[in-house]
Amino acid sequence: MADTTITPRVRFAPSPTGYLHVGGARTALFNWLYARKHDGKFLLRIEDTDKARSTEESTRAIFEGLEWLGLDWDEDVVFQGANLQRHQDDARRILDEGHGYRCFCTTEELAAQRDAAKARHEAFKYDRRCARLDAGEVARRVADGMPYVIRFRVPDGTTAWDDVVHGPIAFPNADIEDFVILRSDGTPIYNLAVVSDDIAMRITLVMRGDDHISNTPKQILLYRALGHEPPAFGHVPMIHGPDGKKLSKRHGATAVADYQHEGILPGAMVNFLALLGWSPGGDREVMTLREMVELFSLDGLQKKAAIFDPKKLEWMNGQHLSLLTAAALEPLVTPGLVAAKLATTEELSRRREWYLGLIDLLKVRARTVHDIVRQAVPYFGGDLTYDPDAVAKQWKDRPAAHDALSAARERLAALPQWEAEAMEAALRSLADERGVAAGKIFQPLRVALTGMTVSPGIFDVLLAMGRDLSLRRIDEARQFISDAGAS
RNA sequence: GGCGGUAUCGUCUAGGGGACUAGGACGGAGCCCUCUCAAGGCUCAAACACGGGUUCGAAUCCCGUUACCGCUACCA
Repeated sequence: MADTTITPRVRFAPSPTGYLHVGGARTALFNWLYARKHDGKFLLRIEDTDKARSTEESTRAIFEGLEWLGLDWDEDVVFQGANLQRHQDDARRILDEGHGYRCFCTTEELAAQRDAAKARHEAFKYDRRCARLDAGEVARRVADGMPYVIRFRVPDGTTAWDDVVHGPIAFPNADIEDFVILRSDGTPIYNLAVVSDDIAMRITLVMRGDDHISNTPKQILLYRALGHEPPAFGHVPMIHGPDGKKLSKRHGATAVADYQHEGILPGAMVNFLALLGWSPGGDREVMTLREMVELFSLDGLQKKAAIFDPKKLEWMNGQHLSLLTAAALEPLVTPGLVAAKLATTEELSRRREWYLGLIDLLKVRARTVHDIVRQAVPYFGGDLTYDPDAVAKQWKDRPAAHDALSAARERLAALPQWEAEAMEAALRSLADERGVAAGKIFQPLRVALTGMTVSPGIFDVLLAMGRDLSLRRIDEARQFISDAGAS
């Protein structure tokens, strides 16, 4: 069956030399969105030609990062290193067809020339001396076993393309040096490997970071030399740190896994990243991956680098947190609870209804999954640590606090039903009788129950905690206050 | 240095010649709600880098300047 429409094929091609960086993740995301939006293919290629720096662990981290973000890829993963033969064949073809030549200059000679040019404040460009060697001399040197690289012979003219994000970009070929395509050890240089693989993978649009703009004319030249029409190119802006420089380790967390461990939701991460360099237009901000696919368009891509703002990420996470149901959050919260030894998975599933209710109660004031775990501590039976500031503020007058707690406990314990309306009536009338604001009762009680000055509404806390634990917490608090007074 | 790219509130952005008194969001300040904190609602402060054109009219188009970023390897 003949298919007359061209299926868009894009790829994400990281080198496995670290972890999945947020910048890489965003590039992957844009490619993925484009592929999903246009019923195309999103391919993954691991650029492991630099064997010294590539690791398997890093490859795994890339897979895991993409999976966590929800970015699935089509077809088998391509490992660039597996295509060595084709890369060499392509280099050979370029050489044979006169688009390249052997260069016998050593790294040291080149470095010396570069330094000299720099000392003269001149731009260094390879002077093509080996391109001028006659055939006999080349043959002699090859026969002598002299090592050589293959350089691409850059033709005269101008190399230009219509970038899908920047519009027309042109480079005078005179500014492009005869770059190396094959090392003296026979392995390919990045630009050759990329072009060879992109041709083989039938990539229709190369969407990558801005930092590749100056590689693009070289790659276009290579496509032509290899007898292929170049694909479309789109260069998305970089992500910068707060200092306006390329985001790097010194800016703090840059691996997507770091954010995963900080309790950031994948949906929030992906949403936040998408908005760094892309906008659906208008005021739309909080979106699911699905919605982004719907809304995605190359037109919405920004040209300007964006600064990574962790504050907004947190806010975004809070938005996604409140979007998710307790049931959806459960698998994310449970490991944290278990790790904190607050409960076992079994216990949680036994009290699932209560547990889900607790998540609903806490998620609204949480910005990360970890916040939920932290806030959940008092609701399980373990020991409570009282926040020193809370103690200082709400139990400052120890006798008064002790007394308020005792009175509150008495009223609460006397309740026939452990039910919000009755608790509120009981505690408010206690405050009335004492001629104090309700807060004078609620606040010390909040510290007794949760150890903190902030929590959900006090009756929600009492309810979630249950009668036994609530009363126990009050007793523990009274004991703590007495002990503090005695010492 | 050379080449390339970019320029709207502190940050992410909307805007595509008249709808701009430049909109939204984060962050900030304040108010409301209220038992605390969030959430939510409301209000405020906050930007078209600069200079020239083009045009009746420019944040929007053109040129220059400046600033910033990237590349400038037998790294990717």
